[in-house]
Amino acid sequence: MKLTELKAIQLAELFSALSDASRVRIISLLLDGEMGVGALAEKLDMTESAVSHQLRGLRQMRLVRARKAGRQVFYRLDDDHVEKLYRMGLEHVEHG
Amino acid sequence: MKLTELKAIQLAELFSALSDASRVRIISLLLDGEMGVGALAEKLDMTESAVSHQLRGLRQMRLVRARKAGRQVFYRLDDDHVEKLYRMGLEHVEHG
DNA sequence: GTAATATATGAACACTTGCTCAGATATTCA
DNA sequence: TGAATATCTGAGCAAGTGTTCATATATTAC
Repeated sequence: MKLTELKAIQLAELFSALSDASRVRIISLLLDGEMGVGALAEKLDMTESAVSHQLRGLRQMRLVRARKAGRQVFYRLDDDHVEKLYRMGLEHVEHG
Repeated sequence: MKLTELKAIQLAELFSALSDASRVRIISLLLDGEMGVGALAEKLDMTESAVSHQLRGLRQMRLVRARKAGRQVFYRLDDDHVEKLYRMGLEHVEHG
């Protein structure tokens, strides 16, 4: 079936959201449940600012969802599509 | 489960290969069967050089496979993982 | 109110990416 | 052989990306 230019761009944008090792590692951590920005930053050994910047991109692409609790913001995967995409990619990498 | 830094990079590289509208459109065309570089270039309204550059990246990521026939080179999707990734991405974009 | 904590944001800069252009390589045909 | 065709490749450059740093916002505790 034919792919419109708009859909092609949207698809590319979606995959772009997963096209960076930092973001992939964020997704990987969130597979185990929600996490705050600071905890993510510590696990990833990145500054909170860098993590926050990346989370923004993931949020805009609807890959993660934020929940505010006091002054903390907990992030989790938006839906199961994300996990499926991640796992399928991993299969390909691990040579499926 | 824990994701090594190497795997994170490999995953990011895989998704990077799909993170451009031109490449997504190439994949989309190849869903219907193999195609030569010239035919792809015409359908995509891109120069053959630009298409060839992109195919190189897709080849290196093992998303497409080349078959040489005379002076033509026919490309096709490497395996069904590629189509699955594409379709899953499309589902997400079309709001699944 | 002020101070401390958690996150978000904008600017700046090094690095990467995708294109064009020119030219190289490979194959077919006369 | 030489010309034509199909694809590939390297250099160059404009545009995009991910980080750091400084600062802003929001919430809690005092």
